[in-house]
Amino acid sequence: MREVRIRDTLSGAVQTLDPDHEVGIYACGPTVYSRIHIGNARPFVVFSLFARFLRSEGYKARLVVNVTDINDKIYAAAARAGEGSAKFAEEMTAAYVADTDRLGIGRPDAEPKATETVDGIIELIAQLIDGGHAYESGGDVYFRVRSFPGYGRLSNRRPEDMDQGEEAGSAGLKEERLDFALWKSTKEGEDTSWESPWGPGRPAWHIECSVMAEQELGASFAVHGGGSDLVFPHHENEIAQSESAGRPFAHVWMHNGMVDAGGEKMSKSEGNIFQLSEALDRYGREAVVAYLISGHYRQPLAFGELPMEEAEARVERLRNFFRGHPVGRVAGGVSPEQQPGGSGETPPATRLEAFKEALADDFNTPRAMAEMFELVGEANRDEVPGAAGAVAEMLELVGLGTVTEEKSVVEGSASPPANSTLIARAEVLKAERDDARAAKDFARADEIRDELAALGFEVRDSADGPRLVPKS
RNA sequence: GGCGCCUUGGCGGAGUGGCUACGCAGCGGCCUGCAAAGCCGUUUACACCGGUUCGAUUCCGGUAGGCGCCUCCA
Repeated sequence: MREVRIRDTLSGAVQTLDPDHEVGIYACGPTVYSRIHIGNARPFVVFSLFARFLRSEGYKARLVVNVTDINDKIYAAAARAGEGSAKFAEEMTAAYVADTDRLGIGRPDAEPKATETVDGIIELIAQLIDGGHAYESGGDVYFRVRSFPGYGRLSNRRPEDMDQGEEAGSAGLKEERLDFALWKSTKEGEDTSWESPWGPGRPAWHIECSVMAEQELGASFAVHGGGSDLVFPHHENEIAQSESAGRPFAHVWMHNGMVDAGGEKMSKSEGNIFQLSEALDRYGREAVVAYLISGHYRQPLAFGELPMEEAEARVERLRNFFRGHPVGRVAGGVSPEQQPGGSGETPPATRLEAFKEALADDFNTPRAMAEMFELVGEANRDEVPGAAGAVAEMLELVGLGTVTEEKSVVEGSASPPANSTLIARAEVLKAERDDARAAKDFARADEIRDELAALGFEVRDSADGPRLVPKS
């Protein structure tokens, strides 16, 4: 178990995770009013892989990614779609789960929903009112920002400089402009509503996360994550709500940078989005994951055709490496003779160590990947015992374990029978080509190569003889 | 206007007070029947101006440009 350090937004310093306690991670998930885009996928991938890394180091990690399924925009989008908002939110939640499932990096340990947390939300709001931190006004409830002295610490702002904006219908109801809603009374056209001590209504934004985090991880947990655009007001408000109620909140705040398109942040409201499902269709899951870990999580990441093609090319280089250096696989992992290291200072052990150390150092995935490619290069030059096993272990850690496997020729790889039929046909052609080459009939051999290409195969004549490889 | 971040070779993207990041692309070469894969090589890379230092891309100050948040947003 190595020391894992994370840059903390709140203190600005690098914080070391406590190895003696469970590392609870709460990462803000999507508000389900539309399909998620590549940018939304970044925190999902980053925090999933971070939790995976912690477990591999022997930490007890628990990852919670919520789904916010009560929101003004959901009402609006449902109305546009001509659907009830509850049904609409359910459909979008299912789409979100399906889209992120396709990333192939597993699910979070818990995925609480706002709609299933309303009781706890009402309880917290009541407690805040009792403590003088919140007040009811016209059926709404607002948080009294002036009552919380620590307000502004996370985003490093003074309350005077801030503005929560005028939420719809809140005109004249707030004591101060920077107060924010905890509970909103049911408005015209809203088709979901919950009973509360303040009348029928529904939770406002922010409060659900305070409650879900505590319900899943306890009153004090290790890491709170999310996109950097949530620092203010969302996370600032979460802190205010929880801590005002005497409930200690997160120790470390970990924020990922934005994915930008054409130099601008990718955002649903900007309309410059590229859906995750579309990216997966077009480039494949491995390229999408490889792309998302290609930059440090805190930095902005440029999205576009070129970065995605480069990610594809990196994956292909790795796949070629495994074509020449098969990993002996046994159930559940890498076979013993392929185990890296063991005897200390071997190149694979050193690279694997550097790879993990990079991840332990503020989850520096690009530095880690550089170590991986160093090892790949070394092993491509000369035989390096254990290299394939070490690279396989690295890939597994970043959710790219499948790169060690040959890919399917058939589109989508969802059809194993079609795939094997195709392979059988290709093998016949390959044998014909071998004969032609033996007879020095290169014209015929090249002709067959074209036929194989049409089937989706590339022929590579190596020292070990010709070999069929699915075209990239 | 306030707060914060960024500016690295053709592109993406790490990092460091003095040592090749890495990947992609192009070009040249090796290998190959031809290819592919792989390997080798590839012309002052660190926005600009000062300062600190034996030495700065790397620390400090300033200039220019870009981005994010300050309203919903991963």
